[in-house]
Amino acid sequence: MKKRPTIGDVAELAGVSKATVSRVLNRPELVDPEKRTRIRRVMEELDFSPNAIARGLSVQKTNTLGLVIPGINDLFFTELYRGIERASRENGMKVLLFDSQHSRHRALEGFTFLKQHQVDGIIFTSKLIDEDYDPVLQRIGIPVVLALAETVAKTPLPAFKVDDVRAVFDVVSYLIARGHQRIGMISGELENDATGALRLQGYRSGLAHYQIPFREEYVEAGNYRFDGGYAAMQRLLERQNDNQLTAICAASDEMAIGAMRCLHDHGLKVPDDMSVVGFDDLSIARMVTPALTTIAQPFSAIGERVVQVLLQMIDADGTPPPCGTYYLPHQLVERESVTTLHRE
Amino acid sequence: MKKRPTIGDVAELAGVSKATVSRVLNRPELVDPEKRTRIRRVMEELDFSPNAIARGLSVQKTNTLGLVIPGINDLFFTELYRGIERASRENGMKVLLFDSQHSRHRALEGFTFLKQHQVDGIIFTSKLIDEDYDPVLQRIGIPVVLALAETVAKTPLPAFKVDDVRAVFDVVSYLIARGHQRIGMISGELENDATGALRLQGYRSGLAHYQIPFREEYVEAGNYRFDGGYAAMQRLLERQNDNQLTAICAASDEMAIGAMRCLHDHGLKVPDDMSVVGFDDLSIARMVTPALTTIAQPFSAIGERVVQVLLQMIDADGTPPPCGTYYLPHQLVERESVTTLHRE
DNA sequence: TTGTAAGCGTTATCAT
DNA sequence: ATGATAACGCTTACAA
Repeated sequence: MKKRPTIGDVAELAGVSKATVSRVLNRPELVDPEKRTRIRRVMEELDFSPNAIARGLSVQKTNTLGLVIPGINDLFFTELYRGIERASRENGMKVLLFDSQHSRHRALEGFTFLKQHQVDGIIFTSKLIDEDYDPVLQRIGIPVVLALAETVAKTPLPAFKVDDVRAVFDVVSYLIARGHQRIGMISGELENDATGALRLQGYRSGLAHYQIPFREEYVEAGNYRFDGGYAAMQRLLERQNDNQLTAICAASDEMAIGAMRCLHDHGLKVPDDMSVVGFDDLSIARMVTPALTTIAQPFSAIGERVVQVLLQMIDADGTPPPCGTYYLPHQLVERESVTTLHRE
Repeated sequence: MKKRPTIGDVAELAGVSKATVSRVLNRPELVDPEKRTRIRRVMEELDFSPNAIARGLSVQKTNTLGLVIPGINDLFFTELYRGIERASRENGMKVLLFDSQHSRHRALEGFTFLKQHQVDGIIFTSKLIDEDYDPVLQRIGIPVVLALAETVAKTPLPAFKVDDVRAVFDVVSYLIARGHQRIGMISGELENDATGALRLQGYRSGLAHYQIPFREEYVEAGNYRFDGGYAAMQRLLERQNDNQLTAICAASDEMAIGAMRCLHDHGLKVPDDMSVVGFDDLSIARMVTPALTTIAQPFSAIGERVVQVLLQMIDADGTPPPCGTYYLPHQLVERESVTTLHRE
């Protein structure tokens, strides 16, 4: 495997200087048309392609955004990625992915990794961003923005997400409007999960708003995955006696679907015997039967906003970053998993 | 935002040369223990982290693998990615992602992109790899291996995948063993889809093996997605008269699930009125009800093999690459979407 | 064990 | 419009 041609080889063969070759790459209009085409022909001939690494070193800019995600297998991630990827591409940016595998430690490593790779900005997604991240966040020296998360750490950061509290509040309202009173919740995990806490809070405030007492035995936690939802539903069911639940809201689509499966295995029909609503509106929400009524997160929009702002931060000299949490509108999408109850 | 410290800054502050600092980074054992810790302390203090770009330029190696995929939203991709990411990490490699968005043109761009970024090797996934790719493949000068695909182009390449023909053959056998005779197929697209063609061929050869005549009206094509499966099933159903199908095999899980939904909408029960089997064994296969019987592809294993071989090719001087198609074992996983028919 | 200096492939500054 | 030449931050002979 022979060495790859460099700008120098092209220059030599074309009988010009490296500078000129570099110019046809970056500012073609500055070079004599005739010479320009000649040089281009030589490039073709040599199958030359510029070394992005070397360029990065020279210009001190990689045109790359780093993305730290909790896990590539979380279905919602691919939805988010689309928006990010598109917006990045439209702005001439690449994106470098780092999967933290739901580990705080790995996430920290991710920052180091991305920093070493000189990314111009970082998009960070995580269930909980707390003081543990402050040291890195302070020292990183690279703009960071949060997607689908907000920070409880000291370091202020721009964050783009849905209003989780409000979203679940809306779900509860919706359910109540359809005659439900005994509404359960399958929440996120109880610890290290800011998002989960918010959604649970939305549930409580929804109930409170309609003067329905909160009952501990109506909520169970899960890990956002199918099995977690299944298990949580199982526990909920086992605890039932005369006071049957008529509806469940889950903190994720996957858990909602797990819950539906659990109900099915107990001979219960959704939505006739139990209504279920999810959270996310992943592609699978419409694939299951009954199709899942759920809260849609504007993943694409979030992705786009996030890179927009990051780009601004990157070439903002001095102007302070727009820290704070920005809520993008969620939407309840009605499908088939909720029934309206007749007053008895 | 102040400039980031370099190896030079560390050297100066520690009162040593850049070379020594570099050594503690790469060959710590070569430097005096005392000096070593002193230098490390300075690094801490300065919050120094080495510039991977510069290093890459210098050593002419980026320790990065490029991955070209058809679409990030294809669920099977995340499964494949896991294997690749893990194997890469274990071997000290990073992976750079490029989404071709199902476009041949974009895929070609991807090669250029990855080449410019000096990746050490490329993993390529695509439904069809034909002569159009030959020019780039020939000139690229970087080891390339195929995952979940094989080539019909001139350029020989190592490829790792399941034996698609055999896999669908096995499905048909399985169905026949359960008393099915009128078996339909929802295949991949008819053009630009080598994988789809193979699976269809598996269907035909399965039928042939059991002396069941192939009937054109029993097969419909789809785009591998839910909607495609739904539409294909719809067409199949509309064409039915007295000769009812009793089973369907689909070229993907998503299409199988789409088909199931279509059947449901027509008041048909799976598996009682119609058996359905998928292909892939994505996580959603077990989330739907009835859970989908399907062919499991060993995504992780494929991912691992692929990087293994790529790594070998990367530091093989002279030894020719192990071109050819390697089949990894698939497996039929039985769930709930197939019934066994009683002889009438 | 350590330092000097050349080199990696670009871009950028400054002449010309 | 073009060419020298010095960065960019790191590694690596080679010398000491």
